[in-house]
Amino acid sequence: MTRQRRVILEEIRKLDCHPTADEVYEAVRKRLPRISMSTIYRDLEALCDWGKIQVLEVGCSKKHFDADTKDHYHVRCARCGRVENLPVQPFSYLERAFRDLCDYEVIGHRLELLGLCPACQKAKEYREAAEGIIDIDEVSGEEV
Amino acid sequence: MTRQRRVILEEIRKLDCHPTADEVYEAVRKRLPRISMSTIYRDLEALCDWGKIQVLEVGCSKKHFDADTKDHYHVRCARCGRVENLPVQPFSYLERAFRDLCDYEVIGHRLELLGLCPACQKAKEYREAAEGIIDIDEVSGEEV
DNA sequence: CTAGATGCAAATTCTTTGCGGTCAA
DNA sequence: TTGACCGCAAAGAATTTGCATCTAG
Repeated sequence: MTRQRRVILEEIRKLDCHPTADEVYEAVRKRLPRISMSTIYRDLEALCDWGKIQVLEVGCSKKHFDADTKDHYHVRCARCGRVENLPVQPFSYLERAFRDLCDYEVIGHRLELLGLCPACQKAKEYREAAEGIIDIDEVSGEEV
Repeated sequence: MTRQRRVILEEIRKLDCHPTADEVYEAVRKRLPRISMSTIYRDLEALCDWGKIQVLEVGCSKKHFDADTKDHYHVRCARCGRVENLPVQPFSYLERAFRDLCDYEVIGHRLELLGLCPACQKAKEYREAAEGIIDIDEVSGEEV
């Protein structure tokens, strides 16, 4: 456990928002200004191997990292990409239910809710209100 | 609907295995040898926009494409990455269940089973048998 | 002292974009 | 005829790798 790995782990725990590799980089860089992106990636992988963190492959673009290694579900905001935990135990019956419905040997499952976080709900309400009086193209700058 | 789009759609339907962009490319190239990767990507996007196909963001690396646009679940092989359909209607109660458990406005969910496809189950059995007589490193050339 | 970790730069992989030429309505 | 589409090449974004150097044990 080197200095950079310790700092990386601490920052992921502190951020608690399921950061991506570059969000970790930005946070760690404040404490270790000379750290490089490759160290971030290599250490994130090492921390995964040691079971200190886990990777979330939400959506398909960037990987998110989670200091909570217990099995749990997530909600993802469809607009800003924010990821948060859902406070329930995973439903193991889902795996049992599918065991007889396919010829795969089922070894796990992943459930992800998709939604709008509170901030983006507000933004949406604002946009809908604005569309009533302004031309839509004027305000629909953001993508979903 | 141009020639290349028609061929792309036909090949995705024919493949029926949730191909990735480059698998589509390889298949289409047999019929349209001069087609380019950018056309593949652009036409895949257009076909999505028109609701002719849908994208699956399984795991986190490549996108897979599916000619079946009805909402449905998938199993993914943890070893070879193969993706197949699961023959059930999505469980809408999952979204209702989580509505009160988080402050997100829930707009959808994604459930993905993880397992070993029949071919990889066989490979695994073979490997386990082999490990009894050969040094593990000799046979564990494949990655999960 | 030495194996393993780091920083830097360059390479990979997947996907997107700019642009001049082409095709179908 | 003309706007949408195509192929090619180059650009981007995320991640990985090669290598010389450094550092913790």
